[in-house]
Amino acid sequence: MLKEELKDILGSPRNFIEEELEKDVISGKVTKEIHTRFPPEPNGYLHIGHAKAICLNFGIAQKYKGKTNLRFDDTNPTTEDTEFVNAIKRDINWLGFEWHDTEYYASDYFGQLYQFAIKLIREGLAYVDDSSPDEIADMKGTPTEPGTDSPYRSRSVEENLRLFEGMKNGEYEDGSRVLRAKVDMASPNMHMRDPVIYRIKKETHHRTGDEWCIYPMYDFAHGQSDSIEEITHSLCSLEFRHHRDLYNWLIEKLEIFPSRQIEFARMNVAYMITSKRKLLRLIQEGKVAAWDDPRMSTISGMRRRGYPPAAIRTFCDKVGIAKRDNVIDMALLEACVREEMNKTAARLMVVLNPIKLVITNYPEGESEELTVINNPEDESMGSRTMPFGREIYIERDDFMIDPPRKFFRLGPGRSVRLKGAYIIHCEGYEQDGNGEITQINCTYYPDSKSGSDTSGVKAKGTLHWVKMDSAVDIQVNQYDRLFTDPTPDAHEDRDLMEFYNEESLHIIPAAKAEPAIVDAEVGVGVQFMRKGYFVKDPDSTDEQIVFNRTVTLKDTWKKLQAK
RNA sequence: UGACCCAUGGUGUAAUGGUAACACUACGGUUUUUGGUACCGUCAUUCUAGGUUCGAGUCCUAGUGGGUCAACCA
Repeated sequence: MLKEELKDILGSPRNFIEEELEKDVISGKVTKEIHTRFPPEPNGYLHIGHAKAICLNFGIAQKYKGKTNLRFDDTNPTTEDTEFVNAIKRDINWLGFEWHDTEYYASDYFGQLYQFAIKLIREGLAYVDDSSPDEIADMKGTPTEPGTDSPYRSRSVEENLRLFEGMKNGEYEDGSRVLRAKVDMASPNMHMRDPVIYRIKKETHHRTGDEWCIYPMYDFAHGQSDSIEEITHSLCSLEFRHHRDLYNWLIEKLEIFPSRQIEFARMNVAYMITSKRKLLRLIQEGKVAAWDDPRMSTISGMRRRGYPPAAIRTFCDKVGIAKRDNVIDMALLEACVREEMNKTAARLMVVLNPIKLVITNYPEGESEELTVINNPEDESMGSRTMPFGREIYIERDDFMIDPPRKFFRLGPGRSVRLKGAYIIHCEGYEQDGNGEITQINCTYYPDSKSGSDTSGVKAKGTLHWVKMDSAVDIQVNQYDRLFTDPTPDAHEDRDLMEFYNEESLHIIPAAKAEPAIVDAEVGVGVQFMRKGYFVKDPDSTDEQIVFNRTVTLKDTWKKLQAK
């Protein structure tokens, strides 16, 4: 049935997970529709690594016409909170995915999980252990030495049943007893040495309140939730490889739906960190403003930075899926962002570091409205008008007193095109006592107007500009990588913060923007011509417009200069 | 000094026993009213050593290197 439905898809280019999945379909091992899940723990914000897992799980389900559940793995009331549930849901939706049905919670299965535990006890496959955490750890042995049996390992089924019920009824203190699966204390796999599957925690859960005072451990919740939801393929990162033996053991002993766990290598991106604890440290030590600081690797941070969701999806797709350690070049992420924004971002002119330019032969007091195209890559985005007049701002970097041959911009005696306006010729400049250039003087060719140029004058360079008296002052936040080292948390002998990039944020208090800037919307990326892609920050007000730099444009001149 | 996983250009991923492909980066070049975009070109004897085979990046063995595992976290 399923095989028939998928016959057009099977055999198309695929990663190793899709390959395994297709084998399962073709062999008849999986007969229902493909069902994946994304299982975040609601104890923090989602980051770029989660984005990859989301794209993988939802992407595979889409490809094979299946479904993806969103399931909150909320089995530890100590750290979890509804605040995170809402943030996670918003981030997934923003990335462009919709989960099947309503969202699920592992905590919805506490009753069923309890019954699973009873079944295990009844079959002599689980026991209540009164040992202390330290004692249990000692008896585990080491990876090279087998463990030893707990003195409580041979308790009778009846006693175990009674004690476990007592645990549930709150008769014992936190940490005084646990329920352990009886597997194999000599297994080379540490996770099979009678893992703890239930512990006592007299704490209020974000959803079940005080209904329970025992909570299942990951190994007795995750896989079982997969089975309950009939997840066909449970995709997780490599470090869960050792849990798979237990995952399968429990499916067999509990006789539940045989979900299949497949592990892949988690993604590392150069100059980014994804550890929740370390991300939190950045906030606590004041290195960044919050979880959604545009420098953060969080999804909310990337949103505020202006990364389009489509670019993040493309990125995750291009990174691929495999099992080896990897460090992805940030340039790939930025290439995806530029590719997307080049197609979609409206162009605006903003002078970041302004210098006054006077067009001496342009009549004083006069002005005109010039029509400028919004996006050369997309005609349907139309055009706008820009005021032009005698006094304008240009970029300080676009003028040199004694420019080299290859400098295609302005200098004494040189000509350039003002984008969408006229060609101007530099006649001179003025300096103050410190040698600082205060003004550039030019003449313009009235017959060189953009679109109807009959001047015959050639200009190699084109500059962006803004008319002085109609310029809008905006704050521009220029962001750079957060760290100076590609793997800042991989140095055993060095602290992460030693690699903090002190220049990761540079604020320009008053850049000069063309009037159309006031129409920009939060979350809709624009291109500041010749400068980069930017997005309006949600903290903007009518009095103070703030833009965040998403990514610069590629700059081959800068490269040339460096040589 | 155990078990398990991994090893292909600078980076990431492909090649499913038949002579290394794609993307990003870098470097050259063409086009350009964004030094952007687009387009063209250049950059690898697949960790090492044996073996199987007419043929090995792919299969086998050993070695080397890297990673994971001993939370009442997930």
